[in-house]
Amino acid sequence: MKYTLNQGRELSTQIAEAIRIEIMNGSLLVDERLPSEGELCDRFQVSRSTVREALKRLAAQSLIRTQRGATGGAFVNRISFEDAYPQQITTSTLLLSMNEVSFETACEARFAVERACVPLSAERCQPDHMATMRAEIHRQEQSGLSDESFCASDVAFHKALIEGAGNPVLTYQLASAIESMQPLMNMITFSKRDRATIVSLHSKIADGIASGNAAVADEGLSELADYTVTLADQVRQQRATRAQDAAKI
Amino acid sequence: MKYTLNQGRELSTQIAEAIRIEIMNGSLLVDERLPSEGELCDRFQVSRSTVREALKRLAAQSLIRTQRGATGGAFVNRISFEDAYPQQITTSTLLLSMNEVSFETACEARFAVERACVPLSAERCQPDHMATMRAEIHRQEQSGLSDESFCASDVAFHKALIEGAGNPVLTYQLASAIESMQPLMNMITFSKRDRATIVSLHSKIADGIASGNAAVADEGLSELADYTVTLADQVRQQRATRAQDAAKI
DNA sequence: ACAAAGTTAAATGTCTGACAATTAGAATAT
DNA sequence: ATATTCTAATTGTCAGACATTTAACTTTGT
Repeated sequence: MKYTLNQGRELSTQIAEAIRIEIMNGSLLVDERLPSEGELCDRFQVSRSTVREALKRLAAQSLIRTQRGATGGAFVNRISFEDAYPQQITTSTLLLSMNEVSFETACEARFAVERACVPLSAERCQPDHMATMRAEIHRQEQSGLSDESFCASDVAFHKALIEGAGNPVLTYQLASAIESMQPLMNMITFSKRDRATIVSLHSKIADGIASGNAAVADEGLSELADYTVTLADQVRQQRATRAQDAAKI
Repeated sequence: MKYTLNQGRELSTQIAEAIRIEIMNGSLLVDERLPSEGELCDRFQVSRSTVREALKRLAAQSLIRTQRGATGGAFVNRISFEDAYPQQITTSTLLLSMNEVSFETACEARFAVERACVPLSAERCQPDHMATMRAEIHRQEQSGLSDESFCASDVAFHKALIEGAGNPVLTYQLASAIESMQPLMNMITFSKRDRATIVSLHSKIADGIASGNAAVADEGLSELADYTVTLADQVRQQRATRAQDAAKI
């Protein structure tokens, strides 16, 4: 195989891309060893630093892993959800915090997908997930809970709900969506009344799932979606008012 | 700020992680310039190669971009969907092709989310997306179409459907799911009857969306989901039979 | 013969120093 | 004023060295 690199982009980018394609199209199989850094230098006619920068790019995407020692080298990595999660969360969080996506848009997507999980959860939900949901609801009823702990418990509740669907792809996509929204949710101050409303909706959802009644759970989740948007709206209005006041002074 | 790096993991990994955290927690803002490579060497007490490998890791995740020249450097990148798409597709494709996820699981997740899009599409779908769906249906009716072209048109149809929901997050997640399934879909040989069934379901979906009747569209999509699983099953059985035959000889 | 210890070789990880290429801005010439 | 040239800062690339890790091989002791 011969390789000709352009002059435009960085060499390490082009080399990483060439190797990525070999992995994608099956020229390099899972756990197969890539040529050593020295061999890659010869193949692409570049220095070792350049090759290494290319390999680090691939490692950052979990496409390869490296191992030191005599039989070491770079190996095609069997990418797992454990590898993919953190990256997905990083990406989602930044898409949200850098205002590429509005909270409303994220909310709509998140609850649309979560509602899609409900029928599956109602059908399959295991006792341990059900127990987690009940336990988190119980926590949320405690009065001494800080807003942040309340939010964390909220996340735990919804994670258990979607895990009940028993589909790792849905869990992977939704869990990252929910986690990436947490920083924004943490800015909400929950009144006693807010919490009561949320807890009652959580109960409604849990009851629906437990009894295999997807329609009830869906209704609860739908109401919760609306309520979340309302709360977020309040925060935004408060902030706008505060900004105006500050401008006056 | 002082930095103490452990001995366990690679230095470039730790440096990349430290900078990633600074970006995530807001210490480094969008478009802000990172210290130059030389300054990072001083700060972390490592060589330039190590700093560069760390920066390449971050660049591979679109967290930073670099610019050469007098006022150049590494800048915090405002991550966009255009940046995130390809990475998501790479990850999804490999999760699927490396058997970390079964086709059934991927299918279930994909159609669950797609069905979640239907009510939104029925409400908001714009004429251009509608036109795309109609055009792709028309293409799929042509008899001379290769299986691969038929699949490509299928992808285009569904992409238009989900874009009709007008939610970029849903588009981002679903489009990557659909594209990552394409290699497997391409292995299916569609009979004339298969195509007719699919086209009629596509029409049903399009009609439902066009008339704002989400229930009809959802029914069509649901039937399509079942049919897709059936076809995939057939392929798997054929392959199993062929493997048995090969073993006999 | 077998097991423990030491040796070796291959590979990645890190460091140093140099030069090339690019780019904005300052200095200069017209 | 405008165009050109120069300069300095910064990233991109290269070459070579040494450090570290690891598995396999070799030696040695029993």
